[in-house]
Amino acid sequence: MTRSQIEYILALAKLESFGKAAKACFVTQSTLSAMVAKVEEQIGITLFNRKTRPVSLTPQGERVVKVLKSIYREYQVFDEVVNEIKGYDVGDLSIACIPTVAPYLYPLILNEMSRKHSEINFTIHELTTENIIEEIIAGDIDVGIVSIPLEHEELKEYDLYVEDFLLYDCGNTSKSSKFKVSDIDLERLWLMEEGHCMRNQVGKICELRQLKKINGNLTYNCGSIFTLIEMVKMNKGVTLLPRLALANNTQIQEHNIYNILAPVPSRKIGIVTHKNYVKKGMLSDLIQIIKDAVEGFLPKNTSEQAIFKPLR
Amino acid sequence: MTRSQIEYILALAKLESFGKAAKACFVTQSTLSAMVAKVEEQIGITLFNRKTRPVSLTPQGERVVKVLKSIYREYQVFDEVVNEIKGYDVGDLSIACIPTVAPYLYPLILNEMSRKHSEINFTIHELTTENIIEEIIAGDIDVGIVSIPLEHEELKEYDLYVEDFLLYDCGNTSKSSKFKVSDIDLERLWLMEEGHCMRNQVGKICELRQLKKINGNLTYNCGSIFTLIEMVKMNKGVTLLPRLALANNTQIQEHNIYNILAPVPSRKIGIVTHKNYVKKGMLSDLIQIIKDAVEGFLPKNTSEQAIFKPLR
DNA sequence: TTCGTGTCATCGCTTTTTTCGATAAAGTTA
DNA sequence: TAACTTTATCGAAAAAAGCGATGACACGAA
Repeated sequence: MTRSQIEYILALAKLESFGKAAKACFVTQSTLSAMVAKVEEQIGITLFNRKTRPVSLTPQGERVVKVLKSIYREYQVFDEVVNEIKGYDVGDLSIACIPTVAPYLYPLILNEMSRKHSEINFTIHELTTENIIEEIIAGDIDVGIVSIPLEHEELKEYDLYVEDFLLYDCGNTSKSSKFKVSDIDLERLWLMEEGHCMRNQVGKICELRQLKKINGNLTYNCGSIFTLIEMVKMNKGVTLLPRLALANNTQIQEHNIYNILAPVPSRKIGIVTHKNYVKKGMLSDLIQIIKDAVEGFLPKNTSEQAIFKPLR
Repeated sequence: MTRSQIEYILALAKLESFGKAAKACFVTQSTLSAMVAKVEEQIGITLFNRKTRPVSLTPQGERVVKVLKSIYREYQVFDEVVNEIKGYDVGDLSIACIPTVAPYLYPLILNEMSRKHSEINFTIHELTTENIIEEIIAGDIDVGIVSIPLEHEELKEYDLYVEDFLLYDCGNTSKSSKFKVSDIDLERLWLMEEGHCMRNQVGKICELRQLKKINGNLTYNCGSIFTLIEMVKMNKGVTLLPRLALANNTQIQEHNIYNILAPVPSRKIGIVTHKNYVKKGMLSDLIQIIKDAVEGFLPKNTSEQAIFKPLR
């Protein structure tokens, strides 16, 4: 059982096609077919069902592939360690971030990351929490930036910062500048569309009182936070915006931003990786860069305020 | 980097000799030498210092070997899973147990284990906690039965049972049959010799009052619990014996055994394995067999009494 | 049914890798 | 220095991995 054989099997399990897997592994289809067959023969277990279209894993194959993934991961660790010993700072790093954080966080950190690690190929994604979890487990993404805690079995979480929400009300008629969560007019509340954790966060904050209304005919689901802001602006609506959305942002009319009185709603943003992840050096560096980058934009001491767990 | 190359390097790191490592891997010395050299060349890191006698790991080698051990472990998991899928119940299982538990526990479980898993080769050891930890980390022993908690970074613990201590006093002159720990006559107290965790357990129980006395000229260190019992008997001494020592034991004169009033001193016995250990099926089976075996011998509800952490 | 098409398996051959035995080189001990 | 032990190297042989071409098979369209 060689490392390449493991890679062939994992590629086949993922791509569900001998041809595609072969291409991905830079060998011919015949080689990959022969190698997979050879492993199956050696261990005496049929891993793939070739009669289905596309090719599928047998139940036994599922179990074996799971273990092979672990071996593969350890090999990756090995590569990392070798590179680290040799003082290299090379390889790939793919980062995914939820859409309500990405547009405000990425600009703050990407330049510094790419400058500090000029030999690393960074790949940036903007995905929902759900997709980030999937991709991390599949091994396609190294680190995710999401609202924590997720408390997922296969993942490991690292704190980044606590971000408070501000009230963005473009139809405020009262002269008061002090608002409580309970003052929010649910009739004019706008939310991100389903699948975005901020929908759940904001939904939860305003919840409890009358959750049904949120899905009522007055709410429109926005696919991006920019759209959300625009919709609120145009319709004299109201929503909660995370603090970082305010930084360096010309889209938002500042006079429509209101602080919320305690308990200030907030969310905790953190990094998640696979529990066996090991680009430790890179990870701790990334964490530090993010912490430094957001420091000036966030109020102090928000850490112990109400924190909402995303539902998805 | 093949699996065998990893095995060669690990063998060499362990045996510190190309010849011995080659023998252990069932290849010639030239093959092993060439393969190790080849890996070193491929990764561009010198792993071994050949000028020292015996051969030693370079600092970089230490780091690499650590990772290779992880890969090797995962390969072992792979083997396990393959065997499990194929319904085999084969392989080896080496169990180590502390000396104050071994003579009473092993007889209760070994027959059943070997009967249930007739194709497994069991190896039994009697070692101190310290040695068990070392051997588990080295990978030479699969499971250890010790007094827990150890809270060791590399190990994982599983509860087995809580065992209370009884007073064994061969020179009791008072007519009372009710004793408290504080009644123990330190002048006549006998302990296991250094290195046995029961020395620390019993020492701790009687401690605090006058720890110095324990190492005074009236205490003699016994290397086995049988010797300890004999010495106490012969010298009208006193000691604490774990409950299981009483079961099926003709050595102890029962009229010299006294219950101790609450708080009843006790120790928690558990299984420890390497944190990445995976003969899961075998392990859970072993745990169940042990729990069943000792159940009749132990009093109920001792679980939440004073538990003493072994110092070594 | 039959034909085409896409997909995987198989065959013979080449290249690469692993292993061996023998021997050279290096290091250690007496 | 000689004798001995240990590791490195060499050429040959055996094993394994890879390739291209072709065969086998399933599936849908004619």
